[in-house]
Amino acid sequence: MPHVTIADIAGRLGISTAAVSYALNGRPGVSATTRQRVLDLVEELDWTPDSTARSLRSRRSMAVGMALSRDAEEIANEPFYSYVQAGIEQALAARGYSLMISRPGRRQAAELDVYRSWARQRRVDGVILFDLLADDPRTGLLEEVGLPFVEVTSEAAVDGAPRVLIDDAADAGTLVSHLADQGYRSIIHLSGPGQLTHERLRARAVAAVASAGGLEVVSSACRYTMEDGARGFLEAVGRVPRQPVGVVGSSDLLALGALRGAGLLGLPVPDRIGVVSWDESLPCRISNPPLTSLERRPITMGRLAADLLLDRLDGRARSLVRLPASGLTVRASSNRMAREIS
Amino acid sequence: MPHVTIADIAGRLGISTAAVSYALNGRPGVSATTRQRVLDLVEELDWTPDSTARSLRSRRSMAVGMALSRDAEEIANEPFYSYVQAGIEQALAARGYSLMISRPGRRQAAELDVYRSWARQRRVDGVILFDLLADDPRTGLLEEVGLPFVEVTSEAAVDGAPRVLIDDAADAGTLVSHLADQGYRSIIHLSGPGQLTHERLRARAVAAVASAGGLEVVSSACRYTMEDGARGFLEAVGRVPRQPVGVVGSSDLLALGALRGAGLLGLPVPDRIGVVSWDESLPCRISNPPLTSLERRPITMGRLAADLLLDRLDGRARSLVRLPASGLTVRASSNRMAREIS
DNA sequence: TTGTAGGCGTTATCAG
DNA sequence: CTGATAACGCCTACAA
Repeated sequence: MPHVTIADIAGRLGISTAAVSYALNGRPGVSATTRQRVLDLVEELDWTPDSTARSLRSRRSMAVGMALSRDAEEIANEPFYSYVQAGIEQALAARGYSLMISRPGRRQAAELDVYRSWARQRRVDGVILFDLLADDPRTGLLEEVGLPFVEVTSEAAVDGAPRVLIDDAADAGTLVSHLADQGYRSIIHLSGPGQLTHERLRARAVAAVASAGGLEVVSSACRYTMEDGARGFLEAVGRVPRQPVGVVGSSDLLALGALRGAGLLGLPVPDRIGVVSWDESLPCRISNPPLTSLERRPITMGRLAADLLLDRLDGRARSLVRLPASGLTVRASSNRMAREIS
Repeated sequence: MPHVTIADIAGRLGISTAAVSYALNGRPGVSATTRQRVLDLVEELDWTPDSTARSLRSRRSMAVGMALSRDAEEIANEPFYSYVQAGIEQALAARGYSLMISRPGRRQAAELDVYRSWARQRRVDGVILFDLLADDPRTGLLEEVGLPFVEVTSEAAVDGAPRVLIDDAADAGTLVSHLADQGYRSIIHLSGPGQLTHERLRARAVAAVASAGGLEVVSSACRYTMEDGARGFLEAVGRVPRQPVGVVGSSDLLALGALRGAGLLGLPVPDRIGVVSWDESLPCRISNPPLTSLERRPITMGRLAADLLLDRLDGRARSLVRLPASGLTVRASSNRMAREIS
């Protein structure tokens, strides 16, 4: 008996497949005793609905897609995406959905092709978008091909797709205030690529908070690599007027780059240069000195995004879910006052 | 026109759906001109086969599953799995398959449930297994439920499932010889959990190579955490007779733990203690001192495993694919002779 | 309360 | 060489 079907069950019980289906789906139209007999036999034969048949019928694949469009190196070095994946999968599994992962690589067009193909083949019921760009071509495409999606973003658009809202402005405040408290008198912000909406927002927020606190700010847009972080730091450090200088790295790699840059110049950390990272990671914990980092909640982000998407697929529309602001783990890289670190 | 089907195409062309299907699948039974008309219209209407319908008919989901059963923390800190995923996805995409990821967490039973559910729902056509255990319950279950699988392992079984064979013995030789060349006179092997077949094999291989070279060996089985690596090192270092001591960490975290342990004891690295890591990672590159690491090819591993599985699904049986031995990146943590590092 | 009869979109069988 | 037609397994009007 390779695969049990409802026809088998109906046959054994001498009833119709419709009765079996009603019984299984808890619908009226079948007597309590029949229902129980069906359920018992299902249990005994260990029947599970065939997802392909069910999908064909219901027009639902019961799968959600996520395309990772950075290159393998970058994804592997950022625990962020791995945690997000864990959160998504956790939420999906709880509701019977599966997670489909694609890695189209850097090319924008390749990622769009993935969505097109998913939509036309009906392979996924919806997708989750990260790292939104200004005038992101993905949202338009997804609407065009009719693939529902949610965004994880720090841009609170009034209308548009449902979104998990990251409070990057509050996080910017946390980071800059900490640096100010530690006595740093200028701020360097090593931000990521400027096409990313959250990087623009972060840059604006860092600048706003810093100048509100009387600190001068120099910004430098970098690619997310340690090398570029070091380069950005070396460039920026010549342009800041007052030391000690606090550096905000928009990713752990950028913060590590700043650390390296400070080392090259022989500038002591945290005395003259303080460094904080927007992301937590193992490298942050083991670097020398260890890096003060934001505790974002990537697993929660993934979970919220997946739940939001599934709610939307179920017709329960929620347009926005707010992720609480991140905490801060203070480590030696910015602990200029040498307070005890608990 | 929400979704184009072959019925639409047949209707427009005034032919049967069978003719369309033949034309599309390149089968005989349709004239060249009809075929061309079909192909043209398919192009024009931008038709793609509906994967759910095709799956129902063909009994193939065109998806491959991978269950990550370590906990989120561990997966996120190991770039290894991320690279493997990239390799798998790359190979699958090239052949029209999708990758389904599940994260059942640590519990063995949960992972088995995932496979059971995948098999009964026909959600995936096969799965890829990593981190095999002695008497691994997964292989038996998968055979029982009829889900094809391939293993990525260093155990070269004569029969059994198709496998990608990792040459852990050769890699052990590379690591230990390097340490011997650098003048280390005893070896500590911080190995991973002993249920893992590859860890057993590594332990045997390290011991064999070391004693062949006249080096004494002390082994300590650890969980894959930095803390446990440090603990294992501290325990073992008291039991080795001769310094300088070379430490082989079976993962980057264990090697980092050894580094920390050496730091706690004030033992200079690489002078008295040399450390090498079985895995490459960003933490290895930025640790202090940077860690000598094996360059395994996780992307290639994933690619080979996926291709092997797909070949098996296509009936093209290959039982074994060998992954070439890894190279070694020498860094300061074991560079006792202070040769220039290029 | 139950059974019959489609249909979801594709592909394979089997007549013409 | 072509074209109905019947599955694949499930669900749901509708009829009995």
